[in-house]
Order: sequence, then structure tokens, then C-alpha cells
Amino acid sequence: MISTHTPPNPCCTLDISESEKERLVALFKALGNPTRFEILKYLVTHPECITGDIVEVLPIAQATVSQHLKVLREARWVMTSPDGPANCYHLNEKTVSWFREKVGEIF
Amino acid sequence: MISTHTPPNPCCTLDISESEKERLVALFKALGNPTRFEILKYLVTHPECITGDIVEVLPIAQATVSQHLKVLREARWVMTSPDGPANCYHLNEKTVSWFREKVGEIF
DNA sequence: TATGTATATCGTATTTTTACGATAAGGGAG
DNA sequence: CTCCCTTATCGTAAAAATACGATATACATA
Repeated sequence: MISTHTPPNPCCTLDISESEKERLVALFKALGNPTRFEILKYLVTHPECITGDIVEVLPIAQATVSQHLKVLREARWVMTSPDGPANCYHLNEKTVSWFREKVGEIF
Repeated sequence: MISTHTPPNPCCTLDISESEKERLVALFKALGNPTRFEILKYLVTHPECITGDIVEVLPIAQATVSQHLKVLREARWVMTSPDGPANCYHLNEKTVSWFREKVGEIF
């Protein structure tokens, strides 16, 4: 059988800047972990909850949850605001809508 | 300051099955890597290309590209069909639309 | 069947991620 | 100031991801 392949056209590429690409990869990476996905899913339905609530729901140590929350914070999937001695977590709606927009553009 | 926090309502959760969750996490994880994201981005604008085309574009070894392609295959982000002695890669449109749909449902 | 081309897989070294207990840090109550 | 509650960070061990050269596999052709 003879190959039907022709070399790809090098001119056309998606209009995504390097920094946008890095940002998107970071967002994908942050959610590419079962625990962090679970946390985000929880925050969708429990918009205002403190760290302790999340720790209670998950079967892992408090230190590990805190570490995962840090990853989600640094990826800006979530934001936090102090609530007495605790920390209140909620989705970062800006990130969510930006992510959806970009996913729509790419695919 | 007194905390304004009230315990979260445990009854409501997103309607996502365990298997759907695992599938979504795997999709996120697969794209949470700069090289694999680059490959997928390339496939969007170069719908029918062989492994060698991708290897030429990327600054990493052929073996590494092949390994990343395997991850994308196993996550079902891409499909492959033989083309002579080579392998022709293309996006898995079913996965793309399912992913978009689920992202829309969650966020 | 022997050869060349294209790609996947193997074995392995290095880096990164993940998880934990222990400890520190920040704020409110007494 | 001292105690307590909540959460973040530190130090570290184990597991997973990443990258590479070398090698195997698959296919087409002479």
C-alpha cells in the first residue's frame, strides 16, 4: 500500500499565546488529580465552606488537603477569604469562565 | 470577629458518576502537560498527520513523543489509523464533544 | 526473503507528585 | 497575655511522571 500522507502545512496554528498556553496547561494539570477534582466539585455545590468542611468529606489527612488547596489556589481555580479563625473557599468564577471560553476556542 | 460560617448542606452534589469523574480526571491529566497540550493543539490545525510530523515539530526525542502519544491514545483524546508504514493521528471528536459537554455541566 | 522506513516499547536515570506526621502561624475568646 | 481552634508549612518517604538511547516491531518494496 502506498502512503496517502502529505506533509502538513506549517503556516496555520491556533491563535494561543505562550502565556495562555502555560495558563491552560496549569489549569488542566490542577484538575488532573482525583482529590483536587473532588474538591472543586464540592465547591461547586457548596459555595462557601471552610477548609475543615473539605477535610471532613475527604478520606485523607488535613495536611494533604491543605497542600491540594494550595495547588488549586496557585492555579487560581479557587479563592479564599478569612472567616474568623478559618478560611472560606470558593470557586474563582473568572477562571471558570476563562477556561470555558478557551476550551470552546480550541476545540 | 465571630465566624459567619454554617456547616454545608450535605445533600446536594453534582450529578457525576464515579466512572465519569475518573474519565474527566484522566482527560484533564492528559492535557496537564505542555508537550501533550502542544501535540493536541497541533492536531487541531493539522488534522491528518503522522507521528514523524509531530516529532519534527517538537524539541524532544522520538521515544518521548511516542510515549506522550500513548498517553493521549489511552485517554482517548486522539485516535490513530495506519497509513502505509506510518501512523496517522487525529483528534477523537467524540471525546472532544463529551469533554466540552461535561465542562459545561459542571461549571 | 532481505532491506529500509516509521514507530512503538524497553530499561533506566532523574525529577516531580503525593501523602503523612509534626510543627508553626494566625486569629478569637477568656 | 494565655489558651484554643483552624489551617498552613516543613521535612521526608514512597510512588508516579518524564526523558532518553537502544532495541523491537510492523509494513512496504525491491
